[in-house]
Amino acid sequence: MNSAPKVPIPTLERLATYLRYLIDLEASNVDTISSTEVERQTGINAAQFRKDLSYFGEFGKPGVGYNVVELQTRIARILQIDRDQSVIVIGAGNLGSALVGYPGLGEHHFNIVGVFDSSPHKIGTTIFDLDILDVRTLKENNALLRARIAIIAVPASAAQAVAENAAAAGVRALLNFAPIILKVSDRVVVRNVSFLQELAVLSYQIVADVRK
Amino acid sequence: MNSAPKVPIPTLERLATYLRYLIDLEASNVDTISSTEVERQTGINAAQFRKDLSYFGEFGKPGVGYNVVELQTRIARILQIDRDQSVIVIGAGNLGSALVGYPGLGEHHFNIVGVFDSSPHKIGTTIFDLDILDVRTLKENNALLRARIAIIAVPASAAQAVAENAAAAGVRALLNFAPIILKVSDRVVVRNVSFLQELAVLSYQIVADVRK
DNA sequence: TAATGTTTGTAATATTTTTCACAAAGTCGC
DNA sequence: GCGACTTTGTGAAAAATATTACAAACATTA
Repeated sequence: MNSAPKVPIPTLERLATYLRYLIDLEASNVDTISSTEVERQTGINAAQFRKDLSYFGEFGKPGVGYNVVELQTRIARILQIDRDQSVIVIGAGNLGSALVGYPGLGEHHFNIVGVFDSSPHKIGTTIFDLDILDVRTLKENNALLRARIAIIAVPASAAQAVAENAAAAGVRALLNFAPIILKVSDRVVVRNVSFLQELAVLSYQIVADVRK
Repeated sequence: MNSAPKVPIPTLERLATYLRYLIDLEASNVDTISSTEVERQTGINAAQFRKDLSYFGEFGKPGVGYNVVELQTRIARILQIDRDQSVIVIGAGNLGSALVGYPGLGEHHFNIVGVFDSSPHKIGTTIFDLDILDVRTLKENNALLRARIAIIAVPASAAQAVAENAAAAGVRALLNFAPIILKVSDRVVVRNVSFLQELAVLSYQIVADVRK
């Protein structure tokens, strides 16, 4: 019943990459780009680029290429980051705080509207102009904040409970930094970021080597 | 010319997940686990689990399952995280600092041995007991530190140069947090972590929905 | 406007990754 | 020790993803 013909996750990931790249191109006053040139500059296969876009319609002009600004606008719309999105951060430790202060988020319309923690020492204090709220009041607060995306930056031991509370508070998407597999309802989407996992893969690759 | 029969990256990523999970199991005094039970608890397909392991040999006992401690030990060895690894962090901003203080790293034998920055205000100060060193001295310092893994937590505009310096300083693996595609020699492996990309994918998925 | 060159969008093919399915190995109760 | 279970390891099949290859669209030059 969905009109979109199911887009591969890797395609979505690359779209975000294209968007960043197009923003750079615009800043360099490039107004047209071909898929071949994209490949040359990013290493992403030209046909891959074209196919990724083809899931969403036609964007280029044969013999010419793609208009940088137009493509940028359209990709932003596809990813819904042409408009402001409210995001809450749960966990105001080192990592949570760093994310609240990460300037890239706001630039891409991800507005952090609330920060939550469980520690009495932190609740009531401020980081980057945001009051740290009691995580136990997540539901009440999010009834007002209406964030649909939550970033989970709490210890692994607390993450599952936090995820459930977030879901109950109307959150539809979780970016999880806790090293644990979250079990959530089908209505909630999750993406995990694990530094340890990344380092472990690198650690293996250094030794295994023989790339490409 | 490599003895290992080329292991898929997704397999390596999951190995790190298994390892974390096995550590939890050990803490819960579970000493044997079957692939079916792994699937039940993690959602990762049982055959996937078995096949992932099969790239590295035989680990289980038919009719019984896998010994938790033994499997843990062997996965740690495969990923080279049964021994200490020196890691340097380049960029001592919010994110870099948070990573230096991230307790999980040390627990998994990733020892941060050096932190670098370019800002005169930061150089010479300390975070989490580590002196912040001048990034211009990366090569000299890493001749002593001998880190083969570097975490890049600098702005996008500085990342490419930092990556090249790191490579010249003997670094073999980069965990890149800057939103840019790094161009590096074949001898260096790179993994990228992009919060914006993750959020953008979630942002799309909330709307596109119709999961699974 | 005709000939030449470029680039797109996509069907077909190739490759990679996941899942299925089952023989072989081991356990357990009696 | 034998029959009934359980579980592994892995070929084979399926599904997902990436790449190739090319007709059609458009530009450019003369």
